[in-house]
Amino acid sequence: MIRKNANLLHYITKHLLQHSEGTIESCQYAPRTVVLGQKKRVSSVFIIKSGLAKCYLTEDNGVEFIQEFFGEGEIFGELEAINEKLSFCCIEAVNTLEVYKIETTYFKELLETDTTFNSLILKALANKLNYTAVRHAYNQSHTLEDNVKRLMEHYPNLIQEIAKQDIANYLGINVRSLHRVLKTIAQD
Amino acid sequence: MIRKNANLLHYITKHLLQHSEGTIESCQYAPRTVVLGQKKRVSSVFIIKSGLAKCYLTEDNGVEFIQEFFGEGEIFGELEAINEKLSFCCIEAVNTLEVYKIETTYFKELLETDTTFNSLILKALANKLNYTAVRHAYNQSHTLEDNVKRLMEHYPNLIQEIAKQDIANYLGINVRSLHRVLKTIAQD
DNA sequence: CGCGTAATTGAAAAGTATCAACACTGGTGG
DNA sequence: CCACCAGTGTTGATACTTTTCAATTACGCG
Repeated sequence: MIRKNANLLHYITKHLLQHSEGTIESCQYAPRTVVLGQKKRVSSVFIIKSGLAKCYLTEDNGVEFIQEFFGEGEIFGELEAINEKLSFCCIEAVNTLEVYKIETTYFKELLETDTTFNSLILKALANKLNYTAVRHAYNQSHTLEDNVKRLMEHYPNLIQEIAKQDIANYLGINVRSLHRVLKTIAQD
Repeated sequence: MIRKNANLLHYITKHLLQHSEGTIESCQYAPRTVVLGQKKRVSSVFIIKSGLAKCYLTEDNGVEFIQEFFGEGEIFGELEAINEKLSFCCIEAVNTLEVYKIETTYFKELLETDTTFNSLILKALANKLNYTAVRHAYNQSHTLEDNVKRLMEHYPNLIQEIAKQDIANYLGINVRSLHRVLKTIAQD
């Protein structure tokens, strides 16, 4: 549920920052700030230094579907840079968010010249794909109760950190349903 | 629903095949053959030359969740090669399937030495991620009827090609429910 | 304190799954 | 040629799950 990428963060801080004179900028966002909007042109790739962000899509019927929560080292804006498309999801700071901001052009240059970086990005993409595939398969094949239980086991203090509405949007269910299940789980 | 990748297929046939002496093998599979099993060690990466394959995960409770249908130019086994993990999904031929088979070691070598190939794979991964994110968001936020309608519009002759059970597994629903919806759609 | 947002809960309505029965199809073997 | 079988498709009835709607309550903050 909360994705991280220690290797990538490590590489940025230990290697790239020293050799990139001003091309990698450090930014901070207040909670609830929209860092990246949906269907916008993306001019930078971001890597999270600290904090938590939610990545979500708003559907035409207004429903908000949370793709993932991003933690330290997680990257976003990279898909748009690679495919040269408009952003398809929205990134919003959950709490105070610190990021490294890399110009899209420089990001693509790095991909071509820095083999270590290239490999890290390849692995990050492969890993995201693997993860989302498994998550959605699990979600669709199991009962709501199983899904919620699993989440609680992995992230015991999730309820304190993330709003119920967001958890529901992540699971693709109604808040009312989430409450009912939480209650039945608590009774056991 | 049926993913394709013309650029990748083109590059394989026009460029790679000429310079790879025997390292890229051509294979054929009969319908229903399992090309890649779940939780297996993967020693090759595959790219579809012709035919249709289904990519699915079997959950612990026996439910089968179809991730995607792969058509011409689509690649599989690449995630496992990049991340050096066991396969997390199963690939099965739907009809007669012809593929190019690339040794994992050669695939990784290509990634490092052939920048065009590297870029094609990066784009393929980015594209898959984008696609699956949008698909699952749509699926979870819309009614069953909307989902089925959308599928029928995109692939009018889907029902002739793919078994009802598979379509249901793809949508993450029951076959009975699929039938009910198909009937109500037909009445309009 | 008062406001706005989030959390909680009940009751009714809508949507889905489960179970079970039956039709249709393309082999297979006597 | 026909009976049989396995697999797939189709449908009704019922039970179960989830959403919708609506009403309160709790909480953080200026």
